[in-house]
Amino acid sequence: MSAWKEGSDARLPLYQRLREEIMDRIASGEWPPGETIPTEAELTRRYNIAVGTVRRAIDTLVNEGLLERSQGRGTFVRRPDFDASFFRFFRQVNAAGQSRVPTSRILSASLQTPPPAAAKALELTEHESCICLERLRAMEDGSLLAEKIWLPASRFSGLLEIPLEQFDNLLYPFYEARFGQSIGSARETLTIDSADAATADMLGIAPRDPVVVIERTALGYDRTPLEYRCSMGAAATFRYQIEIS
Amino acid sequence: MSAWKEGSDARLPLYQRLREEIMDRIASGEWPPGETIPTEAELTRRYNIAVGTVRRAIDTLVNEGLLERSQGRGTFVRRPDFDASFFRFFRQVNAAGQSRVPTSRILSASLQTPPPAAAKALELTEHESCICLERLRAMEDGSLLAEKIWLPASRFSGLLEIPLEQFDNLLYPFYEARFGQSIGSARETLTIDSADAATADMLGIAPRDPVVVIERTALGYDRTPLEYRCSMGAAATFRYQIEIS
DNA sequence: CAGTGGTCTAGACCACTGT
DNA sequence: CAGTGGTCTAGACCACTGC
Repeated sequence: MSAWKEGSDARLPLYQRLREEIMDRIASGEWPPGETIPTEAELTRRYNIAVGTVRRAIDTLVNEGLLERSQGRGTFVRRPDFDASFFRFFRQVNAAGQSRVPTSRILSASLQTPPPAAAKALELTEHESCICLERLRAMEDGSLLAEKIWLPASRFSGLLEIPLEQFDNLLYPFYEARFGQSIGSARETLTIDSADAATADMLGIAPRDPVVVIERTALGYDRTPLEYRCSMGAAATFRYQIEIS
Repeated sequence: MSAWKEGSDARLPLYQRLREEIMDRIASGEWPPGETIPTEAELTRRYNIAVGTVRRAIDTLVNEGLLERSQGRGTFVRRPDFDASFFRFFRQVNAAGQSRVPTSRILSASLQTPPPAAAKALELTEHESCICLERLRAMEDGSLLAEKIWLPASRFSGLLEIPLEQFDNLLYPFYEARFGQSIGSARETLTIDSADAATADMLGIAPRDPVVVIERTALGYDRTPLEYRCSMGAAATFRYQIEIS
């Protein structure tokens, strides 16, 4: 009768087991981002548990940002938004106060042996190759962000055949549409460095000026690393805020 | 029969109204940080609502970090922990991997007319005076943090009579014990600047070296601003990490 | 109007904590 | 052991969405 998967540990509370189930379904792509998951009533029937328990499981996932409820419409698999990202804090706001997607231009795309940092982030051996993109983004206020992006070649085969002009401004929807690779979460690390000559030239600042270095590892819903990127911007235009409680 | 306060809007869901009630009690100091709030059963009786509703109200506050549950012991008013604080990301870890409280020394304490930034953060007019502390903190690795701290004089009267050596290493417990001012939350803003001569001298770096500037406004449980501080540290030893989802 | 999530109740039983 | 929070059920009614 039970629809539970194998791995489900019967000692765990029901709502946690259901939470795992839902996460597995999302990770496997069975319930893709942007779509609804089954209704509460349906889950109640399928797993033969009470509504309250189903609600509890969904509550936790909504809290974690994996799901989104909409009364009368259903419960949706959420796409992560990168509003919390450091990128937001290089002024990406125009005079009207609207946040706009920065324009970006891919400078190059090539097949490479992964450099150590990328190999580690993407969990690649030295024998597995990766794709490296170089990109320049222009913010609203004219400040620039110089990026290098590494992707595991095995999951993005065919990317090098796409002309550089056909890359979308936003890469994550592009990954999803073209390669079926959905980004579910990411980890960013921020450090301060001083610009070398090449970077300074790209960013339009003086050599040795301080730059903010953002390293990001982006993961799929199943926690597989799908992208590693390293972005640099002038430190002068940087401002970041957190709440503590 | 009802124990509801005046402001309670009867159109709101019960669990939200109870949530407000609990927040008010904490803000007023009736239920102080570190202590338990009444049991679920007691709240059930007092407000004449079902346990599930009480649990729901407490759930949201636990999620927001205001309360902390401990099975068999009770539900406690949480003190904010500053694990997310930018300060933590100057290496404050010793060889054993343990995080230690940095030593600190108060350099001066004086009564001032608040400078504009402090006046704004503390919501003071130019006619209200504030106390200014200057402090130097030493991190585990030997790097330094130069701080200026502003407090509204009205809430910290008598502070200037305390000898500088008697200030505790951690100021927030000190505020609580000596002045009954509990910090409930804080907001920090990080920017990058270059060190002027005086700051460079204090931090032991070269003038014009990049520094990380952390501005913090700390609030009471009732959201009243209680402290504004501005701290500077060498950018080279700074490293910050966030998760996005 | 049917179907969805949102609120609320009432009560059972379990698991942990302190005495 | 009594008292606390933790899990789970079963079902009522409301409010919103889309057809």
